[in-house]
Amino acid sequence: MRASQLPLFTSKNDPNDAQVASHRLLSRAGFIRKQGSGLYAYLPFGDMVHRKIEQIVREEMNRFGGVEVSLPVITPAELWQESGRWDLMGKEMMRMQDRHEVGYALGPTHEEAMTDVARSFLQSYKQLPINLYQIGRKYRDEIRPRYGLIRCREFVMKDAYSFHADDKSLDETYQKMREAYRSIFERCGLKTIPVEADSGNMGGSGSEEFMVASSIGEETLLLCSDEACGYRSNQEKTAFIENPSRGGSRSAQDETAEDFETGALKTIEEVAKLTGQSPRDFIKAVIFEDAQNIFLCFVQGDRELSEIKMKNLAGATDYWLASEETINALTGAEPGYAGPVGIKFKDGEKVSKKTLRVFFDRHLKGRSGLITGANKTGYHTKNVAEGRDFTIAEGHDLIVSHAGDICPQCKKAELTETRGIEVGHIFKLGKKYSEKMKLSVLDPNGKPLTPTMGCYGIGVGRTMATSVEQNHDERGIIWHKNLTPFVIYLVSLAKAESEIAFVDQLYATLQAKGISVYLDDRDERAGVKFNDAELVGFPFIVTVGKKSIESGKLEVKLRRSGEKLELSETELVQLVMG
RNA sequence: CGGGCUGUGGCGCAGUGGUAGCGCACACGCCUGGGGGGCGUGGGGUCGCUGGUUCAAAUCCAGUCAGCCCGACCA
Repeated sequence: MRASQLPLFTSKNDPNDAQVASHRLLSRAGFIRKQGSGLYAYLPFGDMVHRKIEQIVREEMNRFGGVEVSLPVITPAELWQESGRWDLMGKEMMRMQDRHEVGYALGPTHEEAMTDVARSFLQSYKQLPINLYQIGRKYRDEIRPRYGLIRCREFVMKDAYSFHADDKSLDETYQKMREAYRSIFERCGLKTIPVEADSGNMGGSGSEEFMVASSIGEETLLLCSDEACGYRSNQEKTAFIENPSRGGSRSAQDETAEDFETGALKTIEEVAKLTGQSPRDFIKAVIFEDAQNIFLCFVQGDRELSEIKMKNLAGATDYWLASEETINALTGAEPGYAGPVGIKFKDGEKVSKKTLRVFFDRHLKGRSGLITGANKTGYHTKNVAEGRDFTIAEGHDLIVSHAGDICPQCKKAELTETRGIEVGHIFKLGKKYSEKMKLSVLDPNGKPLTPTMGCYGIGVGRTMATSVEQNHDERGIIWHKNLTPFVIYLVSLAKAESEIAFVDQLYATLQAKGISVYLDDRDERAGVKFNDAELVGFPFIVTVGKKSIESGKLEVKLRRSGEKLELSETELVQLVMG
C-alpha cells in the first residue's frame, strides 16, 4: 500500500488525556481516535492490527474445536430476566427500549444469549460437547473508562461458551482452551502469566486469567517465589497464610479478659499505641449489610478484610458497609467498638429485621491475649482468648494476601507481588445458566440431562493495547511480525524519474513475494518519514534513495533492535520471510 | 456516587474585566532536500452551553453539560 492511497494519520502532539504508553502511541501513530469516553474509532492501521488478532484468535479457536457464530449485540431483556441478571447486572449494563417499550440490553457478555441459541437446537447428549464462540462487540458502562483501549465501554471480545454432558468433558474442553489461549498469546508475541482467578459467585469450580505483567495493570497478582512450585494467582483469589516470621503475638491465656477505657480512640492503630500491643493482636470487625442480612466479619487487626472473599462466602451481591444505625442496633455502641465478646446477638439471630451472619477468619482460631472492641462506646476488651471468651465454630479465609505471605500451594515459600492486565479469562461455569434457562438434552437413558458449561473470553482491543505496552520505545511502537499492519515500511527518498522507477520496481517485487509493504511515497523530507516509520513501528524499515541505488545495497533498519544492515534485495527477502 | 482539575482554531496550549493569541498542522510561493528544515503570505475560533453582574466578560458569579485524575474500603 502506498501512502498516497492509505495516508498516515500521525501527529506530533500527544493527546492531552493519554496516561499510558499504549494510548499515547496508538493515538499519535494514528491507529485509533477517541470519539467519547471509552469509545474509540479504529483508523486503518489500527483496524488492520485488530483484524490480525481476531484472525489469530479465530484460527486457534477453530483448531481447538470451537465453532464460530455471531449473535446480536442487542439482547432481549427477557433472556436476562430468565437468568436473573437483569436486576443483578446493575448500571454497568447499557439498557434500551424499543418503540413498544420492550426492554433490551447492549450485550456486556452473552451467556444468556448463547445458552438460548444452544437450547434451540441441542436435543441429545450425542450433540455434546460443543463449543460455540463469536468475535463481537460488547458494551459495558464502566464506572471509569481509562487507559485508552485497556478499559473501554465498547470493545470487541472473543467469547466462547461450551456445553457438556459431564464434568469430565468440561475439563477436557477447559484444558483445550488453556492450550488455545497459550497459543494465541504466543502468536501475538505477548508474554502472559496464567493465574488462578476468583470464580466469584458464578458457582464455577475453576477459573484462570491470562495476565500481561504491566506496571499499569489494574489487577494484583501473587506469585510463589519458588519457581518449582509455580503457584500464581490473582490477589482476589489467593488464600491467605500468615508468614510465621511475622508472629510474635502475646499469649496470655491465664489472664482474664477485662474491659478498659479507650475513650475517643477507635482505630486499631490508636489503641495499639495506647496499649503497646501490636495490631496483629487485635480483632478487627468489619460490618456489611444487604437488604436481608448483616454480615459481621472478624479478621486479625493488622490485615485487610477481602470484600471479594466475604462476598463469595456470604453469597452477597448487592451490599454496602453497615450504617451507623445498624451497627448501633447490633453492638449497642457507636461504630469502632464492635467485637466478638459479649455481643448481644449470635450468628443467625435477627437484628432489627435482618439476619445476622458472623464470619471469622481462620487465623483467629486458638489465639489469645487479643484486644477487641467491647461493644460499648469508649471501651475495648483485652486478654481475650478464643475458645474461652468467644468461639470460632468454623474459620474462613477472609484476608487479602500480600507479598511476604506464605504460598498456599507449597506452603513454604513466600509470595511476591506484581501488577497485571487481564487479557483472557477461562472459566468453568457449571450449570448456573443451563439450569435457569432450562437447557436440557436427553441422556443415553432417555432421561433429561442439564449440560454443564464453560466460558472463555479474550479482549481483542485490550490484547492490541497490551502488546504496545509491552513493545515500544521512546520513538514509537514496535509491532510483532504477526500483528503489524505491514512488515516493511519502505521509505522512498527517490527524486529523479529513474529513482522513482527503481523504488516502484522494488515495491512490486517485494509484494510479488507475498511481503506486505507500506511505501512512503509522500513528498516529505527524509526526517519526517524516518520519524513516522519509527512511530508506527513496522518491523523492517527499508530506505531507498540515491545512495542505495548507487551502491546496489538496500538500507535496512530493524525496528526493535535499531540495528542497521546493508542488504541485497534477495537478502532482504530472506531476512523478512525467514 | 464523593473530592479535585480542565473545557479557547484540526491537535497541543497561553491569555484574571477593555481590539482573541502562540506552537504544530493546513493552503500558496520561494529556498532546502538522508533524522520532524528555513523565509514569506494566507485561511480558519458565537472562547462547552444557559443565565447573571458590569458601560464592557474567554476572564467575575450561579447553574448546566462534557472530559480527565484520585477515591468510592476496613470503624
